[in-house]
Amino acid sequence: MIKYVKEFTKEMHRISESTIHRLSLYYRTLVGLQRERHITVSSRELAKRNKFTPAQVRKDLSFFGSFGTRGLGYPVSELKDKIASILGLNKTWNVALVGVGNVGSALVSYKEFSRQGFIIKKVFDNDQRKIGKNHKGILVSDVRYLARELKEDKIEIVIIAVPASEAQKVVAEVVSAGVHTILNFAPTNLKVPGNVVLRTVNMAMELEHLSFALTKRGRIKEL
Amino acid sequence: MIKYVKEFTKEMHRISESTIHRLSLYYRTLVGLQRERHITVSSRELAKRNKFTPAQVRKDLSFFGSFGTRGLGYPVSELKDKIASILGLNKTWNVALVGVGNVGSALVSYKEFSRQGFIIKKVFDNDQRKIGKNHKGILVSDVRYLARELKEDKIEIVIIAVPASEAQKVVAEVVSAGVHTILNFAPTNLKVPGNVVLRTVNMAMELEHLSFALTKRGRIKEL
DNA sequence: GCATGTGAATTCATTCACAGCT
DNA sequence: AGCTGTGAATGAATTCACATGC
Repeated sequence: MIKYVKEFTKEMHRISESTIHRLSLYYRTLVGLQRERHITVSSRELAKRNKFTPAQVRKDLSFFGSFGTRGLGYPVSELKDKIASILGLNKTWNVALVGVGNVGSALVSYKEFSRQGFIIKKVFDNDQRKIGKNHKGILVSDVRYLARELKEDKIEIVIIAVPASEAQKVVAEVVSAGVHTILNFAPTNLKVPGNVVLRTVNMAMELEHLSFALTKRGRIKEL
Repeated sequence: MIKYVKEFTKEMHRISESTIHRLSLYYRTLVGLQRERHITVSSRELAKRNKFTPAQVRKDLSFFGSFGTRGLGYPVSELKDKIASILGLNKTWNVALVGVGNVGSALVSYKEFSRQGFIIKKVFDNDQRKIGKNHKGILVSDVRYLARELKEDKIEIVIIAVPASEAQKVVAEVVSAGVHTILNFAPTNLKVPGNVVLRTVNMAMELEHLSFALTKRGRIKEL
């Protein structure tokens, strides 16, 4: 049913962050639709469930190919698979986690990761009391051997969940091991070489958005 | 030293998400600069530390007032306070957390929250084994009394960290208690009334960005 | 008739460039 | 001289609107 798929060209560079973000959301919605036994879905429905516009949905998808049928909509299952393949979810990724504190522990047992092919192969810490022990079913390795083991295990993505003060050191090791894809949970601005892709998640910043919204609301009421 | 502060008008509606996001980042940078004993900072320096342009920094700040001195830059301490007040970080917020699983537990002990005035007053769960017990220094309440207790404790922000299947039910309770600001960690699209501000954090989605970047890189190399 | 796919039009965000102040 | 603050210019993202195909 899918008409064609655009070749991946240099244009891929031009796909915006927000398009990728929305593709992730469409993916989730499609998983839900499939569970609800929908066979097809219109851009209108896909938009409604995510509070976007139908045109936005169609435009986003059109960057990657022509997946729908005029008059009918998009085939749920095929579109889901297609987006999975665009996002690289149709394979598994070797992930390592550095830091088994509060956040790290939560991430180890976060089901969504494995469900989407992100396999946490190895966990590192610098705490002697944790090293060599099992932590939620996974052996904790010594962070001193980080670089060596990242290479050995062909790790592709590293998640950093150490205190802010330690994070930059970990980056140096990770980069030296040739891993250039990092997800950072430490609340600090990390410096990375140009060829390294870094994303930082700061949960406090999410609350700050809400706090801004609350503050603004208060102020507007005062008018 | 700060020249003037713009009145908060209906224009506040027009401040974009990304400006708020960057204000959060400036705030962190200013905290760092203060620790490094900087008295003033230029838009150039503020930009460099966050990989933005100086013009972007100045434009962002100009939406809220005129905080700098021509020829000199911005006073670090005052600008920090000013941004704190814009983001609503100059007061404390009463926060409740629903769900003390992996993610919930991590959030309870996440230091950055309290440091920025987000006080977790109460924690809820539906697991009888947890209810009534201390969990990292905080008593776990029964989620059955959620709405009542949110009101009693004047909770302003609710963090949802329950399984996806339970999240929508929690939203209903939260909304019925008159709380209209929610941070959701459940990996699902929640529906909320128009007057409720909802932000969803999905850690798997962050990994998907990286997976896309890796996939794209592979494809581009193939050309 | 219905819904996609996409250029054109529009809206929104960023950057430029310079007047104005210290 | 140095750096802000901001309209004007540019660039990016979104939405419109309609031709196209089922």
